[in-house]
Amino acid sequence: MTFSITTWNVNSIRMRLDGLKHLIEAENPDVICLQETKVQDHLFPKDDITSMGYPHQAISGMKGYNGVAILSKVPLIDPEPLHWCEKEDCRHLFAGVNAGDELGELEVHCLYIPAGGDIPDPLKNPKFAHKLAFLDEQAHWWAARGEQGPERVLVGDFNVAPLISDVWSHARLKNVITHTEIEIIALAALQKSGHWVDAMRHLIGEEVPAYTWWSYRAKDWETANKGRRLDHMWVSPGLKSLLKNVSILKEARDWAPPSDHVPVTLCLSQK
DNA sequence: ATGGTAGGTACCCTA
Repeated sequence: MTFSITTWNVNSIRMRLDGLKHLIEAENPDVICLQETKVQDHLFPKDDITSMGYPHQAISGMKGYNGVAILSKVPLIDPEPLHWCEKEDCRHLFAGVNAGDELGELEVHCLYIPAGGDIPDPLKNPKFAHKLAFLDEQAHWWAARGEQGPERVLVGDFNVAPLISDVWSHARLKNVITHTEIEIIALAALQKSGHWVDAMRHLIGEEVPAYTWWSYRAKDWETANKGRRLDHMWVSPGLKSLLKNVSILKEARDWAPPSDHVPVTLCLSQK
């Protein structure tokens, strides 16, 4: 018995309904976490997604920007949006889900961390300051929350590529937002605060290049392969021994029309 | 060093 969960930054759910169908055909996950849905809740395409086999939907959206959603084959328990840095910007949603008799109830968190703009200096760039404050606030929240409660999964577009193997060129990107030292340190503090295990790296290994995002601006994204691992799947320590497989659906980058992020699917199992 | 593309929105923002 396995439980599988996908994370995908769709860059507009309304532009990605065909892609969502392809994802479901390819991976058939139990739960799907979406970021950058870019739609208000009353316009969310819930009927289309119900007919794809995901009638249980928790959504937290706004007009034009951001937006997160959790889609599930099985009921979602007490879904709750969270807001950070005194903004109402729809970047975090969590819900309980029954992952089967063996795994029991899991708490699934879908997260979209701010991108942070272009200038890698929080004093000159308020978007980067917001990103760092967001990471810091999250870290304090998880630390205060402690270890009680069910096992947890934290997935989404974290907009940070912490390892050398997470970027196409460490030298070229070390001063580029997503791979600067200050945000890598802030992400590490967040990881430590919740005792999170990086499930992708646990399964893939630390050294193997692994990317989940390729810019729209590259002419031939696959040949240039200037990718970054911006999307992450973290689990609480009790789930570490159940990590079975991770799949980065690279082919999704060629679906028409593509998101610049590809879906990542994690499988958990007792055996 | 620069500009390249995509999406939503409303003539510009964010990524």
